[in-house]
Amino acid sequence: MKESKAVSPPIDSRRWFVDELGKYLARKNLKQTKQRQALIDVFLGAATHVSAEELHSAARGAGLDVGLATVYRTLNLLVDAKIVEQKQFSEGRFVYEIAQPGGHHDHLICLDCGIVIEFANDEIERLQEKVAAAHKFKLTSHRLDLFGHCQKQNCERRAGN
Amino acid sequence: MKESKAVSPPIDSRRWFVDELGKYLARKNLKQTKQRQALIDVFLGAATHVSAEELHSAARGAGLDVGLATVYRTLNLLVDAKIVEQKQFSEGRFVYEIAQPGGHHDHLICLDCGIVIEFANDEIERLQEKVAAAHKFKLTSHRLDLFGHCQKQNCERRAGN
DNA sequence: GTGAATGCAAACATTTTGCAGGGTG
DNA sequence: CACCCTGCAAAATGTTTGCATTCAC
Repeated sequence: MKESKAVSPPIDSRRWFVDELGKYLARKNLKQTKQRQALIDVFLGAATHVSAEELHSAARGAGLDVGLATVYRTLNLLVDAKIVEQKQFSEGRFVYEIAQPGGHHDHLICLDCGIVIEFANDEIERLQEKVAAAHKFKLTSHRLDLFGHCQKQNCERRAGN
Repeated sequence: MKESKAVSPPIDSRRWFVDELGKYLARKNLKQTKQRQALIDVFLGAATHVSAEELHSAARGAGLDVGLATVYRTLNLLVDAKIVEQKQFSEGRFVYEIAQPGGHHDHLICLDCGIVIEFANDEIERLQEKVAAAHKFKLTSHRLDLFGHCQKQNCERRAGN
């Protein structure tokens, strides 16, 4: 149910996603199964950030009889394959998002309604590299989450988040 | 066991900590108990980032017979009082750090040895505000964690992390 | 047919909560 | 002496794992 914007939406990333997964499965001698295919379809059709539980009920709702364990196993597989990223905005549970072929982005999260806006800022990234270099670190990844309150009129209404 | 540096260490923050806690307890009509006092002493003497479990065994090791539930309750109280901050570097468990009276800082984490270096960068903070403003967000907090590999010779040895 | 994948339930790890008894202001 | 705090054990939560069965290649 959550919206997301400000970074190019994954319109043509479906092909990329399926290709990468195929390559990964082949490389690891793993198999293409009905459940994996279906979960991927559900995932691609779902919101930008989904939890395992949400993916599970979405799949069930779509008529697929899949176990929660399989959802977790599939998500972990996709993370291993580096085509999905595991995030944690609200404490206590992971959400997953489809990795963007090229770019990295960070998140701006509304504490009231839970909306997650993605953004990218090269200048910040550059400064991060500078900080890392100053401490003799080789940077491999980072996480930048900004928390605050959005100014939407319909905000705060969604108390569920 | 983890080291930490690059931001002024909490040398004189003990007074501040105790004062703030006293004020908070008074304001909320809460009580000063042996366990709270002792836990605070252990915390102040411990590493910069401790988990509830670590604090618990440290307390036990120091001869205090305290329950894990009380450790959690006390930590949550300190977080509510805003004199301790809850963080999450490695997934699955929280670590707690004593809030710095004045300043905020971010973290640089070595994926091999687990060392956490604290740093502050005003320029990055400023850019974050700019990003938030561009999306009409009122920023309340943020989280910036840089992950990478430190270049210490004794790194990677500590496989426990 | 071999090995991988699935579903279920049980196991796990971390944090929270209910309750009876003890302590603080 | 009212109310908070504690310890313990049980519950709650989110994720992983063991096992027997089914399925893909």
